[in-house]
Amino acid sequence: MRHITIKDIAKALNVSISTVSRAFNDKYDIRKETRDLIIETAERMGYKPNPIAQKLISRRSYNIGVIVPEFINSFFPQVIMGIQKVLIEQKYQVLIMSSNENSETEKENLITMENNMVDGIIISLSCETKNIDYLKQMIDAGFPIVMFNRVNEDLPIPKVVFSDYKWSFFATEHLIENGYRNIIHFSGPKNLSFTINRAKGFADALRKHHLPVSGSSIIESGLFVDDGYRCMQKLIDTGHLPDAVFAVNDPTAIGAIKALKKNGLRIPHDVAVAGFSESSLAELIDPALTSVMQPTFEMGIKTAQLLLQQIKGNEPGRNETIVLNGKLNIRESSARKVIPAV
Amino acid sequence: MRHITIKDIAKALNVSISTVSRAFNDKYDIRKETRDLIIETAERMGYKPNPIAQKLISRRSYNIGVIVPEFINSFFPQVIMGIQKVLIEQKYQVLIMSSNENSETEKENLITMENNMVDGIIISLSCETKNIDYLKQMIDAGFPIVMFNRVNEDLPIPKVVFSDYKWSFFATEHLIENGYRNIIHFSGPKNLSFTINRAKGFADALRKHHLPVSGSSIIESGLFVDDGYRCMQKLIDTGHLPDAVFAVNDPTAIGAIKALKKNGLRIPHDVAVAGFSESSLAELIDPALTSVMQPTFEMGIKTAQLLLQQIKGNEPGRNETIVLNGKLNIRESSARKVIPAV
DNA sequence: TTGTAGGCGTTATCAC
DNA sequence: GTGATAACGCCTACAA
Repeated sequence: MRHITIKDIAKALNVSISTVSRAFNDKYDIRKETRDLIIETAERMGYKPNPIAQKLISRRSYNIGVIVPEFINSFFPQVIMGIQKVLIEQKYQVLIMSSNENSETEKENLITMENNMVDGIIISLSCETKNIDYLKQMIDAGFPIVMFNRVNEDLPIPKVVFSDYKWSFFATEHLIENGYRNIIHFSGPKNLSFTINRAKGFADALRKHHLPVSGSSIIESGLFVDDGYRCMQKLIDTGHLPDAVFAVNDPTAIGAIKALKKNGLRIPHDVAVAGFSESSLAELIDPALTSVMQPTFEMGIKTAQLLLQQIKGNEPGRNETIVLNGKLNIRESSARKVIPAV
Repeated sequence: MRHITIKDIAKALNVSISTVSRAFNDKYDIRKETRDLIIETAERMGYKPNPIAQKLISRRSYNIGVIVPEFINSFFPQVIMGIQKVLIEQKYQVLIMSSNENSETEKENLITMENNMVDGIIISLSCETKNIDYLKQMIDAGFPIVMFNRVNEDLPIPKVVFSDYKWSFFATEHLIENGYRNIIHFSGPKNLSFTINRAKGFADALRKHHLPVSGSSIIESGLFVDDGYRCMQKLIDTGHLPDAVFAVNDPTAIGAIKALKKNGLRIPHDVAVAGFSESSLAELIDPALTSVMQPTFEMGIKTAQLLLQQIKGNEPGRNETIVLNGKLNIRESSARKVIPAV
């Protein structure tokens, strides 16, 4: 006999299996002595409840699906750790999948999760999510879903996001205050809400300081190192060198830095750079990158809590959005501009 | 009625549930027409088999546990992607946990996995694993476990490792061939096999080229950025500057680079640096880091396959070790030494 | 307070 | 070829 069951305990103690079962679910009447006896012998016999049987009878899988666009950079792994902390404590099992920034894979992930009968899903959209019909369908069917970070504001579900506008504004203002005037924003794909918010924060900061916001102030680059590299290189090639770049995220900022260095330009002397999202890279690259830090772990915690609330039925406004605050880590890449003596 | 079951289909078609069940498990006799009819209506009704019921009756959880020391750096996430590729295809669910390089947490992870009745475990040891009694116990009990990368060779289970000795040898030889003579190895914690193998490869390469291997040639630093930084700083402070450092992994190498830069030393001009493990950082930092690349994704695939073999009972030598090959990515940090003109 | 019996959704072993 | 029926391990009315 591989695993021992309540049946074994019942036999060993000459009681019925229901009595044994009751001993573990203390919502039932049971004599204290028998209960203690059962618990004790169960422990001695090395009994562990079979979660699968429990799941079957509770008609809940106690599985939660988590879909992230990637987990190679440190951001999503950190959020996942927060998510797991909450869910594992509550006896949930977490099924983590990566969409690899691919809309098709994302849909496949959703289907895999349905097949595994997850009780709910946490998702951060892939950057190419244009077609979100499948997700919409699930939402309409009332399936518990929470989004975080890579969010689409049109979907009527709870969201956990970062105060993108605010910190984009502050980061831009920081560049301005450090003497930079001709600042360009490398922006992300338009279908993600944070792209819009960060761009808006950027533009508003310029306006506040009476700096011109032209069509060329914001360049839709993308989210990856290559994107930042490519766009920076193009600016260099076309002679439209700004004196600072504020990038939608760290990989893009790092790409920009690579291009600048490659072309013999100094950072921040020739061009300052600031990023967003505080990857573990920020401190390691040279020069160290100024970046907005998001509370990743906390984001995971909040997201998981929101999902549990929804699953447990206390739907607190199916459209609640939690906005998390962060801070700006100022480093060398945005050091005060040295105005050349005339 | 939330999810529809074979019972529903049976009722709808006026057949017995066993017939419906048979239609899906084609190892049984069933008339082709009835089968087709059942499959078709099942599809129309949106039937999906309940994996939990299947698990219960098959007495298998179809859960596999994966324990890694961390997933903040890109190495483990990439391996995990390989693992998932194999397992998800085979209908397994993957339970990923991080030990956070902590021996206690590692044990807790193992217990959580047992409670979730995983069919097998894939583990890469935390760096502080001194006490591996619990793991040993499980192995002795015949529980299917496979280790990868962070391996302890004393444990009689299948392992998937990298050709550490060989590539450590080659990387060291590369430094020698590029003109470096006074080379120091930053080594990892002794309880991990790769630490030993990489150190041995390093020492043997020196010997082959008739370079002295002294007690101070190998410094037990650790595995993290801070470790590399600290050890490099100490060498600088004590005036024992080598002309090259070969680090046990990339984070340590990057730590060394940080320390060198901080002290105004040039890389590779003053001190060359090479790493191991090819993190995504290698190309991004400045100067780009020479590093041994391991086939992470493939490592995941092989590991998962080995575990499945073991689970399915074809135990091919409980102690098989698969050794994967890699390559050396040569970058600026180890560029040929410029011998100063006399 | 405890035991009996039925059911969660499958699969598998019998008969028919 | 098909249909009862008994499991799998657990929970929970209901009866005792």
